[in-house]
Amino acid sequence: MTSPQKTTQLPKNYDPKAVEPRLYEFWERSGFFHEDPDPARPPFIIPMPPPNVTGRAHLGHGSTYTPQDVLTRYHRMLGDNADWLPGLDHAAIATESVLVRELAAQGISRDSLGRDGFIERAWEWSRTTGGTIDAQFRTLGFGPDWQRSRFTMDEGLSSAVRKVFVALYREGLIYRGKRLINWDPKGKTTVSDAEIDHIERDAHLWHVRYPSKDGSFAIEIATTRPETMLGDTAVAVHPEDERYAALVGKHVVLPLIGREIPIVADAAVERGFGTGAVKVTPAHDPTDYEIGLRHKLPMPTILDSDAKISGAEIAVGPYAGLDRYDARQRIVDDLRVAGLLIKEEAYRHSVAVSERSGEVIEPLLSLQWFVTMKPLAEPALQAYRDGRLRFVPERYGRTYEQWLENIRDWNISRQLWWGHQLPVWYTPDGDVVVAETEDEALEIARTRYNGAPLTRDPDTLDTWFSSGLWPFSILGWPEQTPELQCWYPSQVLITGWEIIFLWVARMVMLGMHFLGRVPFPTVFIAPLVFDAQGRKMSKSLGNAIDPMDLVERYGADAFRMGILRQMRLEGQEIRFQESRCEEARNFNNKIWNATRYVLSLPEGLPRAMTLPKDADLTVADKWILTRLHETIASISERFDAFDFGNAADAIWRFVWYEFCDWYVEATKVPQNHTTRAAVLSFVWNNAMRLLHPIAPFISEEVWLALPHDGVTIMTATWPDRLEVALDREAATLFETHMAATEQIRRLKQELELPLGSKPATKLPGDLASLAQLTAYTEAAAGAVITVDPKLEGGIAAIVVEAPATLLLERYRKDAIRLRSEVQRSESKLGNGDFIAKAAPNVVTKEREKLDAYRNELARVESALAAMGETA
RNA sequence: GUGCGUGUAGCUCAGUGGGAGAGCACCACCUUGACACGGUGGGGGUCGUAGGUUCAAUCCCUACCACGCACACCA
Repeated sequence: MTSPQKTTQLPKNYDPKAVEPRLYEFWERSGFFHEDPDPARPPFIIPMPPPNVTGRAHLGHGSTYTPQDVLTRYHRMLGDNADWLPGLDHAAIATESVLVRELAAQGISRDSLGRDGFIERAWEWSRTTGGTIDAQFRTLGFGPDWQRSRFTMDEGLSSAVRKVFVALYREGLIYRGKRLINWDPKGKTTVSDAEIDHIERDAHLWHVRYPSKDGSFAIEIATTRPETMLGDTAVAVHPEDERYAALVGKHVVLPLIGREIPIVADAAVERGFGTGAVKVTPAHDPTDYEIGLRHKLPMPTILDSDAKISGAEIAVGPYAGLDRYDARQRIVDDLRVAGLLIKEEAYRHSVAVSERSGEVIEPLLSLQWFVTMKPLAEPALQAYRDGRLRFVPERYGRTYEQWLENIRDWNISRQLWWGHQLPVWYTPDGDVVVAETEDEALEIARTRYNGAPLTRDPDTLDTWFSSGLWPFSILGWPEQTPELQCWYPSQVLITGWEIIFLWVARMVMLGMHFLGRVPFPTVFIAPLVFDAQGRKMSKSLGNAIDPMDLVERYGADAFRMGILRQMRLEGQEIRFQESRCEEARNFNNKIWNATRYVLSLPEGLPRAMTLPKDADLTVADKWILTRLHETIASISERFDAFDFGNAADAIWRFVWYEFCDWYVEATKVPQNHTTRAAVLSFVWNNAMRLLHPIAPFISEEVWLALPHDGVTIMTATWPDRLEVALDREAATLFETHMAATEQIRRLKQELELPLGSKPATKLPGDLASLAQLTAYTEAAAGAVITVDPKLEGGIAAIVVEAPATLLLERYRKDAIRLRSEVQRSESKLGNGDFIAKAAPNVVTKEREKLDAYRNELARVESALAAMGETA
């Protein structure tokens, strides 16, 4: 143990850089983060949302991962079988697009490398950059069980992916079909509905005339996408629209192309919008696709994978090969020349954009793989409705419910190379073979298709397919491992609301389908982090803050504390203020210096952490112990309720405003010397344990320097409030004295009384002796202060004897304030309805308040009268 | 369009059916046995607007305004 002599030499300022890396290394080397399944203890498992393998820490990790670390540390101290299971996600699209860009910078194209070469590069890249975020997490003090870290592309998880795919296929829940999908022309791949943003953009609405062949009539349509008219196969109007009723069933000629198309009636058309008539391009618009299905219309595709006009399926005139936007301009021009463009108006509407690439999504009819979602969604909905799955805050549950109720089939095939290749093979005749391994596929081909040669489907699976298995695949499923038996389901999942659909809902559906139980009973949705103006942090805006910079400036503890104190239970966002980290650094410095004080007591600290007998404790001792008791209860409750902001505030208040500002000061007066060493070290040791989940480093450093049991605070027991005596009566007495002291100090400064440190000699009974126990017994020279401790709520009446001129103004102000309070209170108590209808204790309290005000007013008025003032 | 959230001190945000709060910023004072990354005190708000319920509303209800978010097939 560190001796007081040595610790007095501690530097005045706490330096996290000298502490944090050393302690983290100690913890990891000692295996404190590691845990094995133990059925004898309650499990507390959090599956970490796997960050992208090539990702870097950002502030969002602060709000979503710090709580996971906090809860894991808290539950470990509670003695639970606590483990935080980390890992990395291969992040198919994100990784592949970044790698393609990097390669391009070196003059290498994806295709020139070939599939195997590209994948080899991707692996190499993952291995070299994949450690970055893990190292950053260590810097932040995050302590997951690194030995159990998994990667979505590692062999175990990949085989789980294949198993799930094959199982769902054989159950008929995975199918291949030609459907309208979302095509990202930049990323050259499909994306799922959940990966699309709708963004408002300025555009145009063009009115175009579609004439009949014989010129006897024409119909005018409105469109934002004239280029898709090349693929029109109908014009639709509302069935009850009288303007067009006579035209339904007739044909018009597609301008510029000359193809005849029918006019159909469909309820999807809004009569009030545009002209009430709409062109129908089934292969390139979701609504039109539905109309096309209902009317059995042809569905020619006119755009290729580059979003260029293609005449492969139908004649597209001179526009073949043009980019979609060039074609739009050309067609508008040509329509104008042909006299068929009636009107062009400015129009603002929302456009579907790929979340990842920002490219405008092109709806395309394409042969892809899908998961039938309805049968999977039903149990996931049921689990939410009957309470087996709950969200904190609750409102996110309704979001989840709404999405599952309207769920559509999930397009899972991607035209990427980096990912899990579909376990699907085709025979030359187009027969489909689905198998977990190539050997199995060949075996099927041999027995069922006469040994036909097989070609593997080149597509890979949506990243979220493998992450959807995360809560059980990381535990070794499908093997019945001890981990799976003890740790599934886990206890809580913590993430941001932006991936409730992409990830959370899918984990619930797949977990329930394959293991029969929800993967976690509780989902805590942490707030997202924005800048102080509420804008999203981004590189392009230049407002992004790198958490590593904050750690560099303030330390990891300060970063964690700074961000947690900005979290509110119902909040959906944090407007991040760096000043909060600075405050937290100051807080740590406060802790450091309080520790220097404790360690430098001349009498030294007791070797063991024991308290003096109750009878020997002073009022100040009883007060701080009572507050410790209450703070333990408060922090525990708040951690249990995911209320990290208030938990952090509670320890903050206790440490700074109660322990440092009042108790430490109280220990400086001689009357407190006999018990102070024991109480200071006991309370400070407990405070460090309460702080540890939030600020792991400084709490460990201080705890190790104090009397303690064990080798690390990480496995110390969570403070038990029942071991700390609660004496509310003594505490309230001390708090009354605190309030009185504050009033005395206020008077001293307001009245500009000369400073004096003479003890107040005329304090009545209890308070006189109590005042001896604090360092704040300062009475101003020449002033006599009396305090009435009997008043409710710590309100103390104070009479100061001082030069009359100084007092006069003060008393006048007091009299004004008190008269208004008395008046307010009297009118309230004079109201018969108030007496009759208000709760009795409220009335009693009001009477007591009135008495107190009257007494104080009487005192002030008699003082004024004595000075010759009349009321 | 539908749903959700938010509007309280200059800033960021707590909070409560019965006397408006914190931190930062600001002002003044203070080196007092740990801490100036400190201590003490102070100024500052018609609790978005308008109604309603209630003995009593910043808090509950309704409408409106402003901002944010999610969902949605108005081309």
